[in-house]
Amino acid sequence: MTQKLSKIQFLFLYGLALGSLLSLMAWSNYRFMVVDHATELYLLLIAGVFVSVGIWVGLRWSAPTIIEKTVHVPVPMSAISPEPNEQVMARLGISPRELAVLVELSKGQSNDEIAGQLFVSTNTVKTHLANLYAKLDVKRRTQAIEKARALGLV
Amino acid sequence: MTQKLSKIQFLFLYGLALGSLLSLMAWSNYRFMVVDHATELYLLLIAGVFVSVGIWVGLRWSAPTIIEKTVHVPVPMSAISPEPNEQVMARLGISPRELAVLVELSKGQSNDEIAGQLFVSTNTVKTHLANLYAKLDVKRRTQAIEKARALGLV
DNA sequence: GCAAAAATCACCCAAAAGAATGAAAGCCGA
DNA sequence: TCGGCTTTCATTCTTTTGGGTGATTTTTGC
Repeated sequence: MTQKLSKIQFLFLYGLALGSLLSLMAWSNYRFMVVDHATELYLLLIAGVFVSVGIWVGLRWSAPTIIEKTVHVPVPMSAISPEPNEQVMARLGISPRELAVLVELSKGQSNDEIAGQLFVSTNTVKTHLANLYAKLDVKRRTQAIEKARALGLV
Repeated sequence: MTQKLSKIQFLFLYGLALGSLLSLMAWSNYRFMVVDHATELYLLLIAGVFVSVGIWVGLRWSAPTIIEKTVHVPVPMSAISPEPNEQVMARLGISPRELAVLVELSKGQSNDEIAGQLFVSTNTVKTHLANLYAKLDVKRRTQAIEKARALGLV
């Protein structure tokens, strides 16, 4: 994906393109008086576009459905983190979004996959990661995973 | 979801409305060759319905985010008896040298650092890693770390 | 309402990691 | 001793990560 368009530009072009394209389509039909089943196909296409947009919007701007699942894990007594998650986050200044990235990260996801999961661009993921590396005082993603585990963050 | 619309959200809906309005106007003109505002509004409504359906479908079919609430049950070390290391190694065909690389890997070491630790070249490390990825059935080093942990290899 | 923090995105460049292939040396059991 | 396995290393090429910088947008807390 070429990442040259800003969000505003994208939105403007989106509205413009959708409108003009479909207008052109209808105009050409009017011009040549084509009367056939193409109309139904157009309607189907339009419906498809709207449904797709709806799906995207729904996923993008809705809070995810959360299913809580309690897992009992036997661990050696020595390995129990003495500090609650939120305390660690506060102490290190890790934001919720950064934590989300960290969680996906420690699942072994690539930057692109994390971006897809969280509905942000790859660049944003990289920014979050860079900030995380600084806050966790590490240099690589693998070290970040290690540290996050050690701190009980994931 | 009764939050106040943010600027971006507003702009997006603006683009959506503009595009659909234009296209539907063109469409209705083609279809009926008349100017009929009631029809346009009606069609706009249909577009809205399609978008809503899309949103519904998106939310309905999206995989729910599963939050695992981990409860650590403290137990003495002796009570934990996973599959012995060597058994897992034999089952997956992991050689001793590969395991050594895997161990260093999960400490967050880079290829160069692992090479230094094990007194081999970086190329050798990369070969071991490639073999490990195949045997562990993963694609990235981060996933390899995950898998190794899950298997109790490290 | 406004300032601060958080979140988002872009672009460039450099470094690291990974994929594919070929190859050589040593060990070990049949 | 022969074939298979392990270990070692190289080369080329592509993809992924990471560093640094600057900017806008969005949320949040007072």
